[in-house]
Amino acid sequence: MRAKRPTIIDVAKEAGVSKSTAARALNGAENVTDAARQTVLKAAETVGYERNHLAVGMRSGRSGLIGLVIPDISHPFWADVARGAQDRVEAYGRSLVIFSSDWSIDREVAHLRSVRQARVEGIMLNRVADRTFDDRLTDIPLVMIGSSAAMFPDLPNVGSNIDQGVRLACDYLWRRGHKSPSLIVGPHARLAHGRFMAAIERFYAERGVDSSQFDVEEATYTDEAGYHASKRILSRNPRRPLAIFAVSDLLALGAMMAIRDTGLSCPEEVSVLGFDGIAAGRFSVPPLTAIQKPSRLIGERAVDMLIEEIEDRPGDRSLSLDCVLQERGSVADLGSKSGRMSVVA
Amino acid sequence: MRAKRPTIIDVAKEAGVSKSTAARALNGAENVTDAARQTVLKAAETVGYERNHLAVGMRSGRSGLIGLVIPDISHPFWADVARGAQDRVEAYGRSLVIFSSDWSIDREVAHLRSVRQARVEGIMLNRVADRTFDDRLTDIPLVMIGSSAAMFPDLPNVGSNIDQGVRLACDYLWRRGHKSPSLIVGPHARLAHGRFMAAIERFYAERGVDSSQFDVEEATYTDEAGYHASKRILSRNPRRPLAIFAVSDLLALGAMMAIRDTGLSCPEEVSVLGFDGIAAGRFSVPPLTAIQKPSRLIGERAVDMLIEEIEDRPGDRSLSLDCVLQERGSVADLGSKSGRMSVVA
DNA sequence: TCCTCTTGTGGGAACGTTCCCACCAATTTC
DNA sequence: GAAATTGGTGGGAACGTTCCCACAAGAGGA
Repeated sequence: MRAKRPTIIDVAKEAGVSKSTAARALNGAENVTDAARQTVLKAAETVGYERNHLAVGMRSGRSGLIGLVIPDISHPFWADVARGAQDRVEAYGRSLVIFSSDWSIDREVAHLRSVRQARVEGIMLNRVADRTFDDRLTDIPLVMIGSSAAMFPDLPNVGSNIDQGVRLACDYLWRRGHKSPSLIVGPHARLAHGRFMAAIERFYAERGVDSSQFDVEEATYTDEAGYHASKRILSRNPRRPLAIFAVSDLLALGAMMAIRDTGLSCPEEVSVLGFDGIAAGRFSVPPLTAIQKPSRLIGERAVDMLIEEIEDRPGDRSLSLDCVLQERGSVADLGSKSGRMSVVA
Repeated sequence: MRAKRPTIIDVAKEAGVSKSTAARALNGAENVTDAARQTVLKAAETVGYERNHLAVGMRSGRSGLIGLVIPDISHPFWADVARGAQDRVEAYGRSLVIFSSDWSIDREVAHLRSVRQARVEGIMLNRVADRTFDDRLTDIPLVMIGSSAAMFPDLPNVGSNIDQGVRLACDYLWRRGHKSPSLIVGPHARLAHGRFMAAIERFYAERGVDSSQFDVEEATYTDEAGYHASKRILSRNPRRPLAIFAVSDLLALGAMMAIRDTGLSCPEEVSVLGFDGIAAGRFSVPPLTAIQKPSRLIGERAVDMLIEEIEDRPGDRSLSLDCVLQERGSVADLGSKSGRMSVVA
């Protein structure tokens, strides 16, 4: 069961050539006769040779490993990012080593150490620690990913275009007659928060609306937090119809539960708009209208950019990928003749 | 940016000892004086030493890498499994290399080759290809995971206890008065299918009911497929109240959409029971009652078992982890005095 | 005919670690 | 007091590959 596995020397022996020739044949190098190449390939087949990537990595410096450090692989958004990354990494003939930091700075630091010790060729990283930055990171090709990516403009980064997404959201609400939505935002401490608020402020300022008067609730990114935040919004805000814009789909789904529990109807009395585009939004009643982040694409393009870094090729060093409106049924159109709402299913 | 990284020899030089002593100190071996150890540790710190895992793996045969080959990392169930695996792998000081085969046999085979070339210490595998089996697999420690795992009794395996889960489901339905539910099952070709059907048959046989008369629809594991399967069930089955038992939550959620579209009410007229326990089930109306598979635990225990295999320690070679009933609101209790249903929220 | 150039081949060094063995000095044992 | 044992140390080989250089044989030009 634990037999020694054949090496390139075994192949060479079997083929009756030197290990150099065997290596050349196996690597598809130029200067080998076709005859020799065939013999070697045949021999490799017979002995069941499989290239030892550890040895390759050690000698050539190319380990074939790419590191991905994210908060949580089981979170729908990050799972999608990972999937996109995995597909591209495979296309480049590399393998993906994944780490979940669970939003813990300590684990992130530990993972970063592990990933470096594994001699990965490059790292894709979503930082939990917003502020601090270890200089030692930059001696390995690195791409920052996610919404906080653009906060490191000196580092290559790829993330969703929060500004464009927020604009899309606000514009959609605006056109449907929701001119001053209540907001459920993420923890103030997180990097994305500032960007959201700035984008919102800008949108309404352009229309002469002072968004600082808006009703805002802060909540962690869970549906429970969204539920309670919405309860508070609903109770202190008797105006109907009302619109709630949540910066995460889980928050939005929590809001929908709160609306139902309060005996209100969505979207007739309270509209809800989410931001993420996770699959669960399809199953609520009504299905959740949301701004969809290009999660899988983020993973794919991050790998492309990282490979460019690894191979020292010039390329875009900063990429903001556009969000898309996923129109389902949770936002009412107040513009249409009142009574029956025009709600896209 | 791409400076040569310090080796153990640099550390030894800095500390004024031989590389052997440096290695012993860094590995926490016995026979080193405390003074020497301190000096070496200090020196490692100064030069910024990070152990090269490629070299370690090559010399010692322990690469520190564990392979995980699953159908899709972005699927909620598998993402949970991966998360559990990741946590345990980390506890053992290893790293996780993840591959998504996307339910393609070709990609699975390719991944298996990659994972072997990476010289992983062991592999956790959920097979897409149900029948064929390459003998060469067994020369590396291997643990089969998922519901098909128990189909390879000669191989170490860990998965959810389908029999117990189905029994839990059928018993719950039975006690609530649903004696002959309609079924939405997965593709016949998949391994799990046979186990589901056998478990269902056994449960009802024990109660003198011939389950072969049940209304059964086959569908791929998507909500669309569940939707259409349910439409067919509802149209050919006018009996109300009716119960639909789906072998996957996505199928069940699709069923709930079909019920709503047909103008029926859930659970009053049609009850729905799912099988998975994914997060999206919380957001449907009513929230989905489902049998929850121990997804994360499967990942964790698979790693434990794999490490036992790697270290050649005896241990359980087959593990069926119990499912749990997640009672929410999609199954009516026909036993309670008719009219108002007693539905647990 | 000799020299150069090309093409294919082979051998050795190197990558950074661990493992094995030899060594030295200090201590213990007879 | 000599021999045996112990604890700490150092040096070299080995892991499997790639890279570099040397070399042989043949082709081509002078």
